[in-house]
Amino acid sequence: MKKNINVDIIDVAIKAGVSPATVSRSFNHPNKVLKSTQKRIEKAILQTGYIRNRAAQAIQGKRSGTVGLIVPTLDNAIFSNLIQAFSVEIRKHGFTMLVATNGYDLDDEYTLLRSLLEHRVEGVALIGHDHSKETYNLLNIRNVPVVSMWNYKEDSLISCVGGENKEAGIEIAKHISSLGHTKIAMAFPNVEDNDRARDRKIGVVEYLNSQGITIPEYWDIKTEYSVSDARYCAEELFNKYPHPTAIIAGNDVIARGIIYAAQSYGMNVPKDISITGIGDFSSSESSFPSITTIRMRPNKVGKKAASVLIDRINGDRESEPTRIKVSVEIKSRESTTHLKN
Amino acid sequence: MKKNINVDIIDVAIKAGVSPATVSRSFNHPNKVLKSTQKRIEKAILQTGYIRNRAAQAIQGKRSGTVGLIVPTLDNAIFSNLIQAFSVEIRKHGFTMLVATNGYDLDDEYTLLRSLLEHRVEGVALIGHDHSKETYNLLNIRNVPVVSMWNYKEDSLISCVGGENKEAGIEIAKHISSLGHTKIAMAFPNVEDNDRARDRKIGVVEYLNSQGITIPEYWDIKTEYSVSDARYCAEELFNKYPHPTAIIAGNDVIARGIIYAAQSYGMNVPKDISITGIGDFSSSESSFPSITTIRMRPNKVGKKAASVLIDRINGDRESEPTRIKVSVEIKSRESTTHLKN
DNA sequence: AATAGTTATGCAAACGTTTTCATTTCGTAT
DNA sequence: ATACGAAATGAAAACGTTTGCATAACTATT
Repeated sequence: MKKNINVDIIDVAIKAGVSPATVSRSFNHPNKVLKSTQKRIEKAILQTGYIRNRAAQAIQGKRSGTVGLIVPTLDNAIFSNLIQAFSVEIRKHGFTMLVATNGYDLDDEYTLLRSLLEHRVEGVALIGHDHSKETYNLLNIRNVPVVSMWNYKEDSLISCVGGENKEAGIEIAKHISSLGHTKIAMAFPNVEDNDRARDRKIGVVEYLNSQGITIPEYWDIKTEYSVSDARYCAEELFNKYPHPTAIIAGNDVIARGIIYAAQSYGMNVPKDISITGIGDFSSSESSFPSITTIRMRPNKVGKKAASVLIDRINGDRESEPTRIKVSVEIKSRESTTHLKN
Repeated sequence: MKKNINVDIIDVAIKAGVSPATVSRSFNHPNKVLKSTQKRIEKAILQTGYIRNRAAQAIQGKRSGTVGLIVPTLDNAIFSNLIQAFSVEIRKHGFTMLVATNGYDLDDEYTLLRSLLEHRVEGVALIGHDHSKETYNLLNIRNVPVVSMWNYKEDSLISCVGGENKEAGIEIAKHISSLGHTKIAMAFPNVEDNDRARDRKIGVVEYLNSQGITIPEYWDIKTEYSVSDARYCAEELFNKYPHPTAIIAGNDVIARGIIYAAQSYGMNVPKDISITGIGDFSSSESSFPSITTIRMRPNKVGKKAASVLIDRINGDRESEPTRIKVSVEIKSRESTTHLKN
């Protein structure tokens, strides 16, 4: 009796003694069908093992019940909280999530977007604001409900929800500066294709400059986004150049790498050197020493972004982009302390 | 000119001066249509901005071009490498991935599976072997191509790809034992609903027993899956009970928490105490001290699982489950050393 | 009891493809 | 030149729903 694969709405209708239209209505407009009829239909569904066919529903041009998510990579702690929160919220509204990863390749992102649209997703979520012209164009032409997650941008082309990375940079610089540090190094990943890192770095530099602090070239570390490379790069600095009293890292992963470098170099963090991250991963709080960082509230961002997207799907798609700024907050922990004199 | 939303295959056909059937064939059986005709069709697609409708394709009952993935949670480093590898591989074969998270709730998993089937996914990937009766039943009745990722099980009901967790437990116990340790503690998460942790623990205990080593109750730590709780639990142990010379943790996250506890307690790892993990997260290698652990090869598992699933989708679904054991390997690093006498 | 207004249901025409079968076109061997 | 098989294309019938319109069954009003 393996052959219930092909039961359709008609079989259910017959079993329940109603027309297919009524069965359909009992799914999509339950209030339009008599309670007693619904009961009979439900019973028939159970008996036949019917599973409705969303493809046949989607073909009507209305609802597909899916939204798409394009993300650079999944195996990155930065995005996982965000995605999880987004996923949970989107599901509460009955959507299923189509996920695609583009490995930071913007051309690939465009291809993926097309692929998602082939599946007639009702909306799309992206990360950040660096997208290709073709991507923006396609979104615009087809008038796709869309939201960009992660960072706020006041003049974004599409709706967005996120913290302001420049603000994050300013806040962390303010913190370090207020602790009396002036000999400050930075460690950031490549900022070319990465507007998040870029804005953070700008915030740090601008604030420090406003305080009369400049960062020499040899204290401006460029590192990969990985604990190991950050560790390596920091060791290079410790070996070759004068030591700063504080290092501002572009994110918590890099900060952790630098802390390991300092520790294996025999320094005490924070007594000998203060080190900060940005982003607040779950592990940053309980590590030793715990990392002073900026919380970007990924859960809040993911959840809010889901709401914005769903509003766009259900409501007016023509209006101005919705832009929601989620405030950042400093988390002062063990990895920083006052400059000793 | 925002209205190319409704261009369909017929519009393209007209533009290209062929029948819709030919356009369809140029997508699905390109070898059955003349090169020159294909060119004209491609041109027409570009001109009209056509994006094919997979829902309409899926309704034929053949291909939907999607596979489903149900995972306990996305914001967990354990799964992210695996999922990423799976995602990349699945995409190479032209599939898009529908992802759903069940938060370790097996009833919810069943609901999600139904939802994925509504979308007519061609196959499904799950994590581990703990699934509800209803889930297994539904998979069986509808004859859904399915693969379980993460851990190998020789008598699994469905195809699976993964390492053997018991073997992992044995290997790590062997390593610690070979270093001369006999005063050994364990720290595992709750093993009730978690077959991975359960098997690892069994492996550890059995091997140690075979060496004449038993672990007293107060050295059998039960901890949450989090750095912070592991740290807390380890500190409890250090405070209240005699100190072991080695601690075997159920995974790298817990190991890290214990290392922090030892460090903040003033102990040197590994001189005063050896600590091991299982699972090898990317951060375990570059942390300080780096963690001795067992590699479960998530990338290999994810990739292999994708292949197995695709084979099942394309091939015979009736045959015995495919079961692939991915070997585990010990990664001896800084967090363990010989027992000093 | 007759009428108007509601509400629940059924009928049948979409929705945008794919695919079988039939037809046309082409190349090649006679 | 003719006939034959192969290759390319077209016509039309599915695929499983949803929904506008029509109808039937109630309720409430007089």
